[in-house]
This record gives sequence, structure tokens and C-alpha cells, in this order.
Amino acid sequence: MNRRPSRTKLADVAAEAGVSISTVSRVFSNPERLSPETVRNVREVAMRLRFTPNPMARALIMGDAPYLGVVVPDISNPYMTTLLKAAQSSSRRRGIGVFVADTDDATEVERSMCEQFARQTRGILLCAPRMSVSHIREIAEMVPVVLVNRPVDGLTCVYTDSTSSIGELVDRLCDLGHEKIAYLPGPTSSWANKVRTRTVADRVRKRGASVVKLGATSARHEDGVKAAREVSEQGASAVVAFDDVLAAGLIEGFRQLNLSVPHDVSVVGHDNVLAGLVQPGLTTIEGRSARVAQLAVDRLLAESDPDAGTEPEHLGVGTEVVWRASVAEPRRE
Amino acid sequence: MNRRPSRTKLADVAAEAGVSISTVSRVFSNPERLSPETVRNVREVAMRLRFTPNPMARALIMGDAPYLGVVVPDISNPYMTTLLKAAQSSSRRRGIGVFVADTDDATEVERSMCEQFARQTRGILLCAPRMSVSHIREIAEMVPVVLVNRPVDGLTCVYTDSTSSIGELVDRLCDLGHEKIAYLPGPTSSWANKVRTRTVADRVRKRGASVVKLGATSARHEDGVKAAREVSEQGASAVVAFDDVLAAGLIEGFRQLNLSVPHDVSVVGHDNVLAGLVQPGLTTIEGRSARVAQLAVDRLLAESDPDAGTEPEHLGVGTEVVWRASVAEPRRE
DNA sequence: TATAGTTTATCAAACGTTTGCACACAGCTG
DNA sequence: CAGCTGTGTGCAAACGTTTGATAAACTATA
Repeated sequence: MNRRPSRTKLADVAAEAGVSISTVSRVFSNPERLSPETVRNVREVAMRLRFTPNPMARALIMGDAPYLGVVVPDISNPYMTTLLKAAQSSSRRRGIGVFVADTDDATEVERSMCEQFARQTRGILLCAPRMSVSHIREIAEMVPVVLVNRPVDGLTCVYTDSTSSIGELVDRLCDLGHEKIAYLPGPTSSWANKVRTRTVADRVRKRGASVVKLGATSARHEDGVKAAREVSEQGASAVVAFDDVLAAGLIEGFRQLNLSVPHDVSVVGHDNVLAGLVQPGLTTIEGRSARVAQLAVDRLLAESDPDAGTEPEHLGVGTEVVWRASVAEPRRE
Repeated sequence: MNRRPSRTKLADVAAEAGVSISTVSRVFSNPERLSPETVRNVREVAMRLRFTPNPMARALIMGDAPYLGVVVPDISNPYMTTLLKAAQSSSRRRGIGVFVADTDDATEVERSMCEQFARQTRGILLCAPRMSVSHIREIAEMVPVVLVNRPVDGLTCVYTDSTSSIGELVDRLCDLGHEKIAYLPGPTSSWANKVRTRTVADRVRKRGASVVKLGATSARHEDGVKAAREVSEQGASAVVAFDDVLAAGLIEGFRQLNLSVPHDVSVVGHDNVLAGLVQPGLTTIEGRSARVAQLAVDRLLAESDPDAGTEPEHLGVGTEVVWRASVAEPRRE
């Protein structure tokens, strides 16, 4: 039946220490109800026998496991990487294991992983920018869910709120004299992209400049490279890109067109994940994904505790602009 | 006791279908021993009741859970990201959940995470380039372990074997006329760094050129930036860097020194994780971490099956040089 | 000494599965 | 008709914990 040789269990410790199984169990869960002497003795024996409790047995009787699932569309995206890293470190401090699922943005995979996690975890930190709301609701019925960068009514969501940073950025571009500003979108079905599109457009118009909306992309580096031509054809002197990866592509694209960043065209990104990798240094918005992850984990664990009685809530994490060399005043003609 | 309302279980399905619990269990595990009619009926009921088995109960009685742990020093390193992504996707196809642990290279964390995983997983995919051999052995005694890029006698290891690619690279540099070639090391305690250091040095000497060994780094971008000055002071006309991150730093550093890559100095990296991000395009060695991960998962699952009887083995994954613009012939003086 | 009260430790049931064994019933064979 | 041989199903034990109920051993009070 049990193939692998079983490790030391409560019963072994109990036998060795000359007490009952329940006593040993309580040494770990309720030591104050035991005599100090017994506790000391059992602790010593447990240590000697290298006893560690079987998490499966514990999970079975307790009704839930000390696990938590993180579902992301693409681990290799640096924003997600930071998110995952922070979620893991935050969970580790609480003794909680983190399952990771990379879905490649495939709805079918998202569904099946969520279903799997629903049975095995306390909750899911779900980052699925394009999943349908009804799907999300369905999952949230099976297991506590905290959404990342994707508000849904009645569910908790933690998101990067960069509206004011975007405003600051656009203002600065206008102050420098830019009169035609382009926005290079990410995936149109992504909530974040919708917000950014609108925020940029509103602010640019408010300042009396004109906004150029470029074709949708899937936020790959090469999409940015290609988009550079469109920008220059449309005559925009500055581009706000959906994220840093696209912005880096743009810079590469402009180089191929022999256009200089920032002298011929200014470029800004979003997330601050490329650090100093690209040249010229990319002006961008610090996405603070680590903070987002930390908050999300906190909320998730709170909501998975039925006694805590926390209510769903939308939490925005503020951002800051990181000024680097990719922005300058437009070339006078 | 059990806080969260229990989901449908075998007993519910059994009652509804008018059969015993064991029969329902067998419908999923051993359907061929049951009458086709019973199977059909129970399946229908299970479907209607949305029954999914409780993995904890199953894990308890089976003696192991369908989980696997991946321990890496730093998730945000793109090499690790690819590794993790591939490990996850490979495991998903087999219905195996992946725990992730980012240790920040802290031995204490590595130890505690491995211990935790030892109780809860079928095996650990361990990437700990600086952990002591005795620690590794200790962990391997508790749970099947497959090492990544870190051979240890008696344990299975899957590693990127770039010796022949490095040879090819050095040969090419020498053919181009480089006579003084520098190696920029990563962490000296890392096995991969030791191998690369030796391989580069041997090959360079064999070709009658001279090798410059630079100071150790911790493979951060800024280490590369700083190292550029040392390279130019030593008068090397080409640098082989431990990895792409360092190489990108070097390129940035040379730019600050007004040295042109590749005309003043050639630069090559390792891992091919920066794609076209840096300018000029970085000549590098494709690390094939996805393949490494896939192999490692295969081996891990094989070794965690006591019936399979697989023997520990060291598996090298061959690499290829990716030629980009960062290499050219040295400037004639 | 009997009674009540307080600590401390044990008993046994429960969590939701898997699986060896036993059993009932059918159809054959001699 | 007794004795097999299958086939399909059920019983009950086991996996390693947690925990409410309970008993045993003291201590303090009447």
C-alpha cells in the first residue's frame, strides 16, 4: 500500500517517550495544557527522532492545507517574476507553500489549474488579465480568490494604480513642448491596458495636445520594434508604451530607422523592470509589483480565514515616475 | 473541527448512486474491474454532483502527494525563470503541482525550504550553486533530488554543457586576431563559473593567446559596468562574461568609457536570455534551460518511483553559440 | 475521611481516501 | 447436484493527524 518507508510519526515519539499519541500532538499544538516536564521530555525525544509532522494528515483533518496558488499568464514576464518572488517570500514567512501555474494565457489551462488549486490551497492569487468575468466568478465560488490588476465587483483586487503617475508623465511631456503624443497599447482585452489608454488620452487632450492611438499588440519586444515605423509615420514626437518590454522594442525600432531617442522621439514605458538594460535609460513608471504581491497575499490569507470576516475590497497601489534619459524636448523644426 | 464546509466526497456519490464507497473509488482507479453499467452510472452521478477527489486524503493513504518542489537562488534571474516555466509546464502535463522557493541564496532558507518540501513532495529540483556538498547530501537522504548545474557524486544532475560552445567561441575570437582575451567571472563558489573559467583559460592558452582573469563578481548588472574599466586597463580586446547580465553591464560600462563594442572590444555572454534587448546584439551561448528543466523533471519523477529503479546520472545538455553583433576583429594599431 | 475542584494525560472518533480480502451469484463441468 | 471458476461488489482496516469527552491523580476544603 504505502510504498515509501514511512517517516517517524507521532506514534513513534509517543512510544519512545512513554506517553500517548494525543499528548505528543498537544506538545506541539497546545503545550500550555501540559505539564512543563512532559513538554520538555517529549520535545527532547521528538528532536532526537527527528520527528516532523505529516502535513497531509494534518491537512486532511484540518480541512485545508498551508498552501496558496499563484496563477500568472507568463512567468517570464519580469513584472510577473517580481510578483511571484514577493508572493513567495511573503508566504514563506508564514510557513505557507506556494504553487505556481504559468498558463500561457490559455483559458483552458487557467481553468484547469484553478480547479486543481481550488481543492488543494487556501486561496488563489489570480492574475488573468483576459479571463472572462463569469469564469472568474465561477472560480471564486470554489475558493478564495484575490485578483491582481483586474477589478471585478464583489471580489478583492489589488492593482497598480498609475493614473496619477501617467498624468505627471503626460504633463511633463506637454511642458517640454510635445504636441502629438502616441500611446502604444498592449493586449486590448487587458484591463490595465484599457485604463492606461483612457488615462493617457484624457490627459493629453486636457492639455490641448493630440493623441495618436496605435494598433494593438501582444506586448512582445518585436511588437515594439515594428510599431516604431507607425509612430514616425504618424509624426508623433513622444510615445507612451503599455509596458517596458514594448518601450524597449520601440527604442530598438527607432534605432533601425536611424531615429534618435530622445532627440527625435521620446519614449516612456511602464513597470520599471528593465533597470538600466536599455540604452538610453528608459523613463518609466515603477509598478511596485512586490508591494502588490505582498498586499494580495495578506488579503488572501485573511479571506481564507472564515473567522476573520474580511469584506471584498479593491486596493490600488500608488506608483512613481522614474525619470531617465529617454525623454527630452521635441526637435524644433 | 472542520471549519470550511466539506465538498462532495466519495460517500455522497456512493449514496446517490446506490453503491458502496469502494465501488465509486474503483470507478476512478480501476474501472476495468467493474461492470460497464456501474461505471457509467457512477460516472454520471459523480459528474452531476461535481465530485472531485480530495487530494489530501489520497496523498495520506498513498504515502506521497502529486507535488514537486523547485528551489532556485533567484527567481528574477531570467535563466531561472525559463527553467521554472519549463519545469512547471512539464509537470502540469503529468498532473503534478509545482512548489516554488526563492532562497535569495541564503543557505538557511535553502535548508528550511528543502526540509519542508521533503515532507510534502515527490522530489526537489534543486538549483543551489553555492550550497555545500554535505548539505546537499543531507537533503538527498530525505527526498529524491535532482541537481541543476551542480554535479555531485552519487546524485543525478542535469547541467548545461557549454564546453564545446565556449571552445568554438574562443576559437573564433582567436581566428579574428584577438590575442588578449579576458574572462569576467560570476560567483567564484559557483560550479558553473569554475568550469567556464577553466574552459576559457585552457582554450585561450591552447591557441597561443593570453588570458586575463578579472576579479570575481556576484553577477549583477552593475558588476559588469564596473568591470569594463578593468578590462580596458588590462588591454584585453575581447571579454567572455560568465553570463548575459554581466555582459550587458560590460557593454554599458564600455559605453560610459566611450569605447565602442565591438570595434574597440568584443563581448560575449552566456545563456541567451536578453534576446535583442541590448545594443549591439549580444553574442552568447544558448543555455537551453527549458530543455534542462524538462530533463530534470523527467528524472525526478523517475527517481521518485521506487519501482523504476533508475540510477543517479549526470546529464549534460549541449549548447549552441548565437552569433550577434557584439563580436568583431580587434582594432589594428 | 469524604467531597469537590483542578490539573494532566488518555481514549476514541473523525478527516476522505485506497485496497486486500471475503462474499454472493452466475455459468460451467463432471 | 456438488464442485469449480470467474465476475462484480461490499466490508473494514489503514494512512497520521486533531480534539472533545473522559478518566486518573493530586490538592485543597469541609
